[in-house]
Amino acid sequence: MAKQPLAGIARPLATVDLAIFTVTDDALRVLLVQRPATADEPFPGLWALPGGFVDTERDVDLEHCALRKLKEKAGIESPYLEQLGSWGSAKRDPRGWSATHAYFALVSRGAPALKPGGNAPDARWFPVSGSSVAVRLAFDHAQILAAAISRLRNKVEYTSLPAFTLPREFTLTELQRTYEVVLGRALEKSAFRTRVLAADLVRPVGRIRRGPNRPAQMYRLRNPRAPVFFARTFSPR
Amino acid sequence: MAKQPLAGIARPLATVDLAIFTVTDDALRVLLVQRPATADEPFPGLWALPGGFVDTERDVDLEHCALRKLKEKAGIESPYLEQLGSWGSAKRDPRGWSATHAYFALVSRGAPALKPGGNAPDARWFPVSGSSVAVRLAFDHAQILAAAISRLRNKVEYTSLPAFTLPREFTLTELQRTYEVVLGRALEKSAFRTRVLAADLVRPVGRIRRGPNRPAQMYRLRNPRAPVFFARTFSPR
DNA sequence: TAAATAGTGTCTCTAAGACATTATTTG
DNA sequence: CAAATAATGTCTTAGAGACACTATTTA
Repeated sequence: MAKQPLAGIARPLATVDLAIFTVTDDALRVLLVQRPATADEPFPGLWALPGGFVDTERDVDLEHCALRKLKEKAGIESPYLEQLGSWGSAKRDPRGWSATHAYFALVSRGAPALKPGGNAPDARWFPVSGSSVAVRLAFDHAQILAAAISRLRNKVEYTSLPAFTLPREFTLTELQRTYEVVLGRALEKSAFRTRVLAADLVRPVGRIRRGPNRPAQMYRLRNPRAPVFFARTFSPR
Repeated sequence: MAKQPLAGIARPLATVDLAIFTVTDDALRVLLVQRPATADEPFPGLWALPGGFVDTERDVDLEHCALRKLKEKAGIESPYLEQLGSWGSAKRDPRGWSATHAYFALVSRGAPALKPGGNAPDARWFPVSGSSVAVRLAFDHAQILAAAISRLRNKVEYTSLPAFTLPREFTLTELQRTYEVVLGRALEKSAFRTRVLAADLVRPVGRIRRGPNRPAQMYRLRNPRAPVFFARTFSPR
């Protein structure tokens, strides 16, 4: 390159953070990691969204960086991943002007247990209540988490997102229960089934789930990659 | 602070870019600026989304930066503004690893004419066709613009976003026309009016628009700040 | 009066909501 | 048989689509 026209440009710190959700035991949960307790780190000991600095040597792009952190911090390989947005300001990190690129992931509860090894010595699933969790979060992560929860609740009204928190095979009752947990309200069974089947969201698999009652048909997602969009929300609120 | 734990962290360049839309003359248009033709700048002479580097001295946060650029480059004061997302990679800027925070704005066609002065010697409204414009764009701006158009078209199906491109007072026919331009398809008049009035989106103002035909009632947005969300999309596609 | 656009009414159809009913298993 | 959950059916209602019709101005 000719000269160095960017010498005077101050560059903010750049990070990627992840809001990783799942549904277990009738609760929406988010994965948090505990920050190191050493005093030279900001917010020592506080819980935070998993994430970290963009590595300009290893990461070809932001999504790549998000996938890398998902794997490193949570041992998760192929989730539903979408970008949530970015937050940047002079004040959010005591080390200086910083901007974080936030991602939003949904993982199956049957997914690999957390590897407590590696960079995340302590990672835990926290139940979501309202638009936050019960612990105080580092940085502006409470705000980012609130935005992630809001995005999730909104999209659940008209997409198949909750299906991504289920194992590969599931019953319609389980799917409905997952929707209800995320939405925080009951849905009408018959309307739910009609909608799901009409949208061609799932396809029945030969197997049957047995129990002390009438057995249930098991289903798989017709397209395990892309979400389905409905033309209406669940209830006209 | 104790020491300098971030000395080894390479920081990407940070920019903010804007996709500013309006509707004029029955066309959806986006504001583009021409890059300087000097050879030491990347993509000399090409058209690009207005934007530029985050100024860590002046910008307290990203939204502030976006509003500043909106004012500097387009002379626009109070538009509808939402974040679109961020794009970052090693390759998008020849000057090195860079990340841009993209915003999405809707402005009134009656809004202040473009100030060709200042930082944007040449700024022009380009009609959108399909998911792009007729000229080649700098950086990865074609991709960002496509995402912005897609977001707009999607949201128009179930929100009041098009209303933000109208002057303060407008008729229902004008509002419908704006929807049709953005969506690229005709809407049914009676259903459109029922929906808009049922959603309490607008409130009639005393005035009447006259012409060589039956005069039309004029309306204003009930809340000129926040968009309204409908429970259904316009047509079940 | 015709032309032009504003605004309303009617009829049908789709899908959601409420709720009852039937179906199929185990113990 | 009862208990339990799966799955379907019926009736009502809200709102979109299609399309015809009425209303109010100017020229």
